[in-house]
Amino acid sequence: MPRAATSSDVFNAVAEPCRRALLDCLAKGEHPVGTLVETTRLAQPSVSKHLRVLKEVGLVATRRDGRQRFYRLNAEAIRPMHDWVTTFERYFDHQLDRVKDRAESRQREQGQRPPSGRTARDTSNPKSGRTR
Amino acid sequence: MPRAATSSDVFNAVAEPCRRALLDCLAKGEHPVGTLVETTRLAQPSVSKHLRVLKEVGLVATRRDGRQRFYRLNAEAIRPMHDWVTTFERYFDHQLDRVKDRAESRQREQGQRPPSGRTARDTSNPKSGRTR
DNA sequence: ACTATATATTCTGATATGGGAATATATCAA
DNA sequence: TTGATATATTCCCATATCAGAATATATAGT
Repeated sequence: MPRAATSSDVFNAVAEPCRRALLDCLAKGEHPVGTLVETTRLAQPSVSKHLRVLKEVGLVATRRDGRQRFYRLNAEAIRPMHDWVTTFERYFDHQLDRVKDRAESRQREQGQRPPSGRTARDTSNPKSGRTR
Repeated sequence: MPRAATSSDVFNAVAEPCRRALLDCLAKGEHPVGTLVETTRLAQPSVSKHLRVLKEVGLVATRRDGRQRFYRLNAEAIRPMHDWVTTFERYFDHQLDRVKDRAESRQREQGQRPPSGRTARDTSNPKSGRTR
């Protein structure tokens, strides 16, 4: 028995790069298929097929308008994967601080970057580099 | 061209439930293959093969001791996936607070769970891994 | 050297996958 | 209706994937 069907498991659905690309596009907002075809530069049938998979696992939802079909992200469906992945955060280097920072800065709703005075702090110590 | 080889892409390597199970085991510490076979109840060759994939994508590392081979998690390799997934956090319901909480509580380094006051919230994922 | 243990590799077969091409469906416009 | 546009579906094929069985390799103990 091969791995869980790509069309029933979020991990699998997302394992395909094209589908991640599609989700990335949709993260920016709702889009009709045509737009997605353009931005991803994939063949239209390909896009439709990938979107179908994404829809089957609940990662996207659709709305119809005339002959266009708008797709939008349903982020909730990513949560199982998110939960699993974050389980490992504790093993990342210095990840704790960064996770917190990320959350906070986002909560600050796009804060203004502090003046030039920016000494060390933690903007990646020149040494570590590791920030990626 | 099918999706990126399972043995070269973290997303793919992790798309397989058995491999997630193995990673879950290894998150608890280093283990020889035998132990993993027991806990996962998978056939030994299967385990070896899955471990190989995990090793190829850098998710695990090994150490040899006598005839045993110990595997350990290399969480850093999950980071690409982690980064991608967390990109979507902003679209989760009320996720912002929870992300921050998670980070903070962890920073408290396994603190004592706060008093009963703790409503709902972290009930998050009794199910997390184990999609298997 | 011989045997047992721990793990890895190879082979096979059933099944899934994704791309491309062709075609189908739905909707709008004239 | 007819035609054009937007999207979905079907078919075929090359390839990848996984499980299972058999076998290989390495190491330890005697």
